[in-house]
Amino acid sequence: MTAASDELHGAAAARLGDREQRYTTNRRAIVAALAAHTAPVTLPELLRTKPGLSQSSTYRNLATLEDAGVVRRVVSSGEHAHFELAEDLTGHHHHLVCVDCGTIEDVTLDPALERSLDGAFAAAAAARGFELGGHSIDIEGRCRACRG
Amino acid sequence: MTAASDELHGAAAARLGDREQRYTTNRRAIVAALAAHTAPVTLPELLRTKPGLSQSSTYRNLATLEDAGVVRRVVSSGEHAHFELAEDLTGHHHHLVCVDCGTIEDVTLDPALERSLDGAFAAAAAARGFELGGHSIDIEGRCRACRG
DNA sequence: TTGCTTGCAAATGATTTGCACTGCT
DNA sequence: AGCAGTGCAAATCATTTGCAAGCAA
Repeated sequence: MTAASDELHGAAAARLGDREQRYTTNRRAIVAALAAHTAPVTLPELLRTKPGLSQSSTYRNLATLEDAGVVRRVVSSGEHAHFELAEDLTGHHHHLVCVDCGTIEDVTLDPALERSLDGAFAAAAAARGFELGGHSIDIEGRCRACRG
Repeated sequence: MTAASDELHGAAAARLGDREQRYTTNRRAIVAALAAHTAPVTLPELLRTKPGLSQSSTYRNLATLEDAGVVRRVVSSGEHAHFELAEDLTGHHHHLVCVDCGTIEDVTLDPALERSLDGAFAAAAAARGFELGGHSIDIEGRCRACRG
């Protein structure tokens, strides 16, 4: 196990601990599987990656981890939800989504551009009485495989 | 009926006609209801707005209209999908989403900023072998009502 | 007549939950 | 002992689909 993964598991354990919840073997396996991917993962993919996990408990653990701020649920147009580690554990990024097959890849934008966006978003939110939170960008396209 | 709405219904009829489908009363009612809102609408809201529409037919009509490029399905974290008119009928915009109640409002960004984004997205897509399509941005926050 | 539409009822399928059991602490 | 976590099976619920009847070209 690398230092980076020590840090990740430590953070996950701490966030669960704050809520009187345990960092069990199954939860650790889920976090490890999410960390091993560079893109959001569906539940079936997760179960395939870590055989032995039960479907219902994995759904429950993902919900628990989401509540604790370790995992983020990514909604997509496909049939399954996708899951990834929370942004503050992996860094701010966005998604490149294939409109044909639903594949998702992570993308990072130039920090200067992100700053411009934050400014524009703050203005838009303020104008409507919203308290600004984060933002997420989906870039839509067709992946190499689907372009044929 | 205004000139703008004539144009809208004409475009909808044309796109359905291209696919050998009819612009029926029900479909016209759906399009009119979507046009009457400035934000994406859920199916229950649609049925409330236009009593008499049946649930299954409305789902089917929304799918038909989506295929024809008249309607766009907006996925959200809530329990219902949201629907809005296709972008080329209403203009390019993004969404301000309340993380507590799921309310969505439309937002437009400065055209210069959109151009910067397009450039960055084109580069990101090209680097990964994607053919670039559109993009959608969700600005997350808490609406006035949920801030209490 | 031909075939798109419609509405009802029934099916589908991802996600959630009830419950009894296991295992930390 | 006490309570969080687990897995199985059953329930939930938005959305989809089969089917028979209605309607437009």
